[in-house]
Amino acid sequence: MSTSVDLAYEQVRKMAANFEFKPAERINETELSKRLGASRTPLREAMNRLVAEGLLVFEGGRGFFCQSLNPDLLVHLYELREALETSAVRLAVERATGEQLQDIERYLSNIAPRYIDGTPAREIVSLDEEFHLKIASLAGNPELQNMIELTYERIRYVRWIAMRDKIDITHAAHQGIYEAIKARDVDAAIDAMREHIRTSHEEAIDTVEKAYSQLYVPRQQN
Amino acid sequence: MSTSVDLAYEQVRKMAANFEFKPAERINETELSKRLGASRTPLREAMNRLVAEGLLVFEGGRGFFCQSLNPDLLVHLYELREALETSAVRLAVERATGEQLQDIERYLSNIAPRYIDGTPAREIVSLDEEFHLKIASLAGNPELQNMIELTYERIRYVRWIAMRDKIDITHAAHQGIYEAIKARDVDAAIDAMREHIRTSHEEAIDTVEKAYSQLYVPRQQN
DNA sequence: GAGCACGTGTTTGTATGCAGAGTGGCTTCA
DNA sequence: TGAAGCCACTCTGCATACAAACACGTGCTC
Repeated sequence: MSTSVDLAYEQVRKMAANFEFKPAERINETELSKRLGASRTPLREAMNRLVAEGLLVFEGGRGFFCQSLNPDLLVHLYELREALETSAVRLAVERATGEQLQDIERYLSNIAPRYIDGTPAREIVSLDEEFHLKIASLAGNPELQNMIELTYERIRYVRWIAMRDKIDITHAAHQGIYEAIKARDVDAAIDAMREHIRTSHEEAIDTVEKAYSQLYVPRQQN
Repeated sequence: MSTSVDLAYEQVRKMAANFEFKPAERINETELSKRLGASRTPLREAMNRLVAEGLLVFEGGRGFFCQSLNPDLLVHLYELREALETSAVRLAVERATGEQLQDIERYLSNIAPRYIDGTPAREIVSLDEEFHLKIASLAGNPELQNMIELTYERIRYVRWIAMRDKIDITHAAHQGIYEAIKARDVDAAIDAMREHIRTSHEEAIDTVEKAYSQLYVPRQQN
């Protein structure tokens, strides 16, 4: 069964992850509830879940805001991602079945043709996420997987901007991670994953810092 | 400013973390709202946050339930804890200032006398958490710290039961972790933290498995 | 001209009411 | 006697209403 709360949750979550709110923008509950075709009660319940997940911020007496991504937060989220994903890859090496590995291999060769210039950044990011979530699922730990997914949603919009010209490099990195897991080489797999995330991290930081200095400085609350 | 939602959130969070709901028990909103002196609307908003944090479970059409801790979930949460805390300790080695380290040292010697037989398990668990959160705060990453705290809350009740006779061992392990951080030895610090968590993990699993086989099997929903 | 006070319109915070789904017990029938 | 269906009661899901807090613009004062 899908309730009004679930529906609102999914929609607002998508809106937040797809950056349809301006950073640090106050979200008008009445207007949004009208747009979603529900009343404020279920909408607020949904938004409270998103606060706990870090996609929105709540300020008593003022309402809900889009969480703005400053460089510090981005560093923290990438560190979190590294913590979670290196552990996931460690567990994946231990637990992945041959069948699961074959599935990954098929997936990688299926999507290889998409990794060419001209593919939109959003699609590349989405493919990248898909690969990482597949690896995460090999770890056999739904809690870990869930946190990884959440962290992705919080950095996704930066990656849309950052993911340029890096297309073939990403694909090569994924291949490397996969090979290491297949070889059951824990250290190599962890190193490959860490290196891959750090590269992505640096690009993202670059992007945000450029955005901060050149374009637009979101207003900080608190 | 502290709203009704915040108040309800804090109280229900405490109740959940302190195991005042039976595992997998349905929570009666009307009754609980009366008990907390608020109406159902803010209570439901608070409970939705706790769902996102994993302390409660929501089932459409039936309401909110206390999340029950089965052995699988416990394994997953301990793996998560290991992922988060080994990374935290890595960052702590890099970033901790001398002043912060002195603070930890003072803390450790201040609480040393409490680590004796006869101290209630709940207090020992609380001291243990406090130490780990202090280490986590040295990492200088609020997102990481927040996830560590959340993970603690979800396993706390098992630790109350599991934490017996292990009192001096815990204290020794903490000393070891601290020494390694102070010596800026990343590998030693990570190993010490990992070993410490795994010991705790095994005890917790033991406890839950015993509880499952002997005492009480919470009803699984789903 | 700058800053403060006031008032109005807007938005949030929470209580409440009602419809409908869920639950459990009772009856009835095989 | 056991199981299935029905009925009544309870509880959730959501909309709405109202009060209180906030934001902003205007006018007054220094």
